[in-house]
Amino acid sequence: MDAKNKLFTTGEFADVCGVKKQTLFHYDDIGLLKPEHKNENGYRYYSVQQAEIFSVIEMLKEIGMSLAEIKDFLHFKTPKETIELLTEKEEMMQRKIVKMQHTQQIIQNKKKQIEEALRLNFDLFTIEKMETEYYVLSENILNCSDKEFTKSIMSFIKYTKREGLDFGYPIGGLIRQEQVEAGDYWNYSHFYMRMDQAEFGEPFIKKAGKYGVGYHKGSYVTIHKTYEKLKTYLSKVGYRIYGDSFEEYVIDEVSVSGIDNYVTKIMIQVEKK
Amino acid sequence: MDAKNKLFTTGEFADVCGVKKQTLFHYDDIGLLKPEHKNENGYRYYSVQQAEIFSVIEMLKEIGMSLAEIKDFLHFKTPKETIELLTEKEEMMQRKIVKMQHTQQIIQNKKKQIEEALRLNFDLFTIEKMETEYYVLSENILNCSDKEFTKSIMSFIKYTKREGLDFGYPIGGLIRQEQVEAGDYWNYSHFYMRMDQAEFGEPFIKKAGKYGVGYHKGSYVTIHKTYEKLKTYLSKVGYRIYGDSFEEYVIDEVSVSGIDNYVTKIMIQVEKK
DNA sequence: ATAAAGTATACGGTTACCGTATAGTCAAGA
DNA sequence: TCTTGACTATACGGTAACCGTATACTTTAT
Repeated sequence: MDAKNKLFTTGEFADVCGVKKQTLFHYDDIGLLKPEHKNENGYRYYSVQQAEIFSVIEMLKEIGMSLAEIKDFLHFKTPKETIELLTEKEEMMQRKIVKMQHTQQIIQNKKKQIEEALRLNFDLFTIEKMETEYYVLSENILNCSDKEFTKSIMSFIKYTKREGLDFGYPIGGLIRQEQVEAGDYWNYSHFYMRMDQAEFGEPFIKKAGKYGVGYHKGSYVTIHKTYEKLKTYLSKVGYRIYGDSFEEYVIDEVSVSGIDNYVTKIMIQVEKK
Repeated sequence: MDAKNKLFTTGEFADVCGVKKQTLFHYDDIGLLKPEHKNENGYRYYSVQQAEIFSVIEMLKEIGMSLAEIKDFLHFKTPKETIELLTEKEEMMQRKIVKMQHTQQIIQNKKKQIEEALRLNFDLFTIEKMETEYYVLSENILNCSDKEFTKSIMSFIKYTKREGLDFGYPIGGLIRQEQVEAGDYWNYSHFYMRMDQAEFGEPFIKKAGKYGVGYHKGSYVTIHKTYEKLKTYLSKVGYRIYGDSFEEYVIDEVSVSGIDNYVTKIMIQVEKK
């Protein structure tokens, strides 16, 4: 298909390719795609085949190559090299697709969280039946120093990102039953992050069962008050603490602005007295 | 999880987020992500929650929002708006994923084409049994003028792109049996593009059967010689033309450079005399 | 022949950063 | 307490892949 050597003007070619003329000027300037012919007045004329070359350029761009790389590739290629490059890029795209699907998952989880938060009454304490949940845990940080604390949370965040374990759930804090009972509410034993399935190694399991649930509004420094109120509530309705406490933000900077609007959800496993 | 209001320095925070400090400076400059605290010497300190905000920013970036848009979004949001935006972006990502999968398909086809070209002997004429293939056809361009020709090929290319029918196959040219028999080798009746399945509307079907296959090397202006040789070959082996001619580039600018290396494949359906 | 439509060059601007230079600051050990 | 090395800040310039606009020239259609 040479098609009578029919040539397109810059405007026509830009239209066919779905880009601005500027883009073609640019590609000409950098030597990526020079028109098949240039007349004595500098007018550019492109061939049908060049439209196919343009598609290839677009494709290579889409898979993340710079124009310079594409230029090199189009100039110094053997069929073998071409196949190698295409194979490599095909794999790259697969990884990119998987990453995007992961991001979709995260978006869905964020949406669920926000929707849940909208339905809640933050002023109520309740006893709730909860399903089993799976968590990734950080290293032990009980009684650790500020410096260790910082190091731990850093490596925990990096770890979850590296291993693709971040599904858009907030970082949670686990407080041991002993600490809660002793009123030592700022002494976390682990950070945790929820996973969608038990798809990873040996997840920590938050057991199904009854949980006392309360919400703390505003800054963290006054959380002890909410804990005390929750304890009072639990005795009143005839329950006692029967496990560790799980804390996580349900509303944070992502959904609202200002620390006074933060809401921390507290969940403690309980049993009937 | 307020985590004792523990704060990260710029370097630590950059490490956690997996970016350069420069990026954080930039985000501070444009007001996208200001550190939770700045001391009297201008030192920046970031909180754990801001790491989560950073993830959200990264995500929104990945789905194609500019930093300015992200900033607006993070500042003027209600939960409802957030959900709407996330829903919209989720759909956008889905479309992007589909497009990337389409591109993967194209890459695979290009690879197949190149591999096939490597196996071929371009100097041989052959009779080959071919399977049914499905094509999209352009409008009729028999006996059309240069201007009409240009218009047709433009709208055909745009059409295939718009409808997602471009699977990385070259544009082909269909020449009617009458033209071939009359030696009118430059008078195409249609452009065509191969499709992988008969997945679209009413595809044109290239029938399964025996085809005389030849390759023309170099510029199109001498293709009549190859046609004549092919005709001679056909009579010699006892076949006669029994259908239209299909022409397409098997090697073009994408795989090699220089018009002299172009190879056009000619396929004409034949029958035993 | 003339006007409308198209084309070319040039220059500046944009986004989301990266690099480097220079200068100030912090934190740990001697 | 002082010093040293690691870290931090600002500033300025540069990059890629274009987009917009101004000005001047060509082509083509009537």
